Amino acid sequence: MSEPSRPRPSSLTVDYKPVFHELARVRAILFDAKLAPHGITISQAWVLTHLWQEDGLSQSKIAGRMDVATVTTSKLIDRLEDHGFVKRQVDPADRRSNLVFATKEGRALVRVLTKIVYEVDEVANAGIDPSDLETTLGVLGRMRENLKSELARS
Amino acid sequence: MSEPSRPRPSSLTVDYKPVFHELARVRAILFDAKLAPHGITISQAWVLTHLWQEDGLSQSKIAGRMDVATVTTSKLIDRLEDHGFVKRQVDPADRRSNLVFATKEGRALVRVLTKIVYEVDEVANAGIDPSDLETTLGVLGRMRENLKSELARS
DNA sequence: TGCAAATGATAAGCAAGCGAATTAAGTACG
DNA sequence: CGTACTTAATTCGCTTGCTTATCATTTGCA
Repeated sequence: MSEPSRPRPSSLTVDYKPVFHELARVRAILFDAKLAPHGITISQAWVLTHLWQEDGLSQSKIAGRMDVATVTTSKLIDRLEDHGFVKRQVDPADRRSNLVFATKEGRALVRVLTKIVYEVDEVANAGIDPSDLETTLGVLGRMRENLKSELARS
Repeated sequence: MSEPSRPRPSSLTVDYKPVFHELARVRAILFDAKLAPHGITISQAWVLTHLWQEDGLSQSKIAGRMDVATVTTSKLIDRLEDHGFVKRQVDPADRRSNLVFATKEGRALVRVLTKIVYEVDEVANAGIDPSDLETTLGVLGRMRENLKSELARS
């Protein structure tokens, strides 16, 4: 059990450390360092990208697109609003709901984010064969779907 | 710039969502659900695996192996100790330092964790070609090293 | 119509990260 | 020897995530 003759590849195969977790953490640290001068964090920035795709989304629609609990977006939007990157507006058609609009400053940050994503990826992808990279991104997408279906099942 | 004729593969290639981040989050949710009956979280459990490899590590050595800040391990060990999975003991050779030892209960949990890692991986890896999986794990390891060197540089 | 159930947002409280500041203990050097 | 620096751990305060509970509104159905 501890030394199978031919171990299935698993997330432990790398070096008995949580690669997925560590990778996400290291990426977040780098992103936040690069975004700090702009007064925003990476999670807040992702909210802006959704508004860039479709402005005036409700908070719960944003939560749905980010696959995060509505309470999480609530606080993200608080901070974005504090810094003037978005504005809440009560939905006239449903007064429980807030529509969220990116301000001009908020929209400008999306361009910054895109640039930073490429910067970070450039560092991360150094020395990696492009076709292996493509394979990897496909695999990661599939894993995410596999795990999300499992969660939905319970 | 926004529509290059042949975009470099990047973390945005998947679907303009933070795959690395989402994958880590979804995995953590599944792990924590499976570990909850044992009274432990996935981050706490990783501490135990390091003690399993070498018992009696100091808190800062644990932090070093986990690549997290010492303050993080401090709190993880608080909770592990509260639940009786580890014991702190002042280092007789350096009274600033705490040596951390896994209890019998703590050691037992490492076996549980290993089983759960395989369970989660089985879900995550469904329908993925084994050789693609191997490629992916190699790529992720390389990315992690690339990013960690970048962080060390600053 | 009227009341129950569902939905959108928030509040409170917890875990896991971080950085900065603090305290205690070791180390090194003039 | 003593002062200055380093190191180990903790405390404080922050962000992001979660769950659970609450409040207001809307919807659905008898």
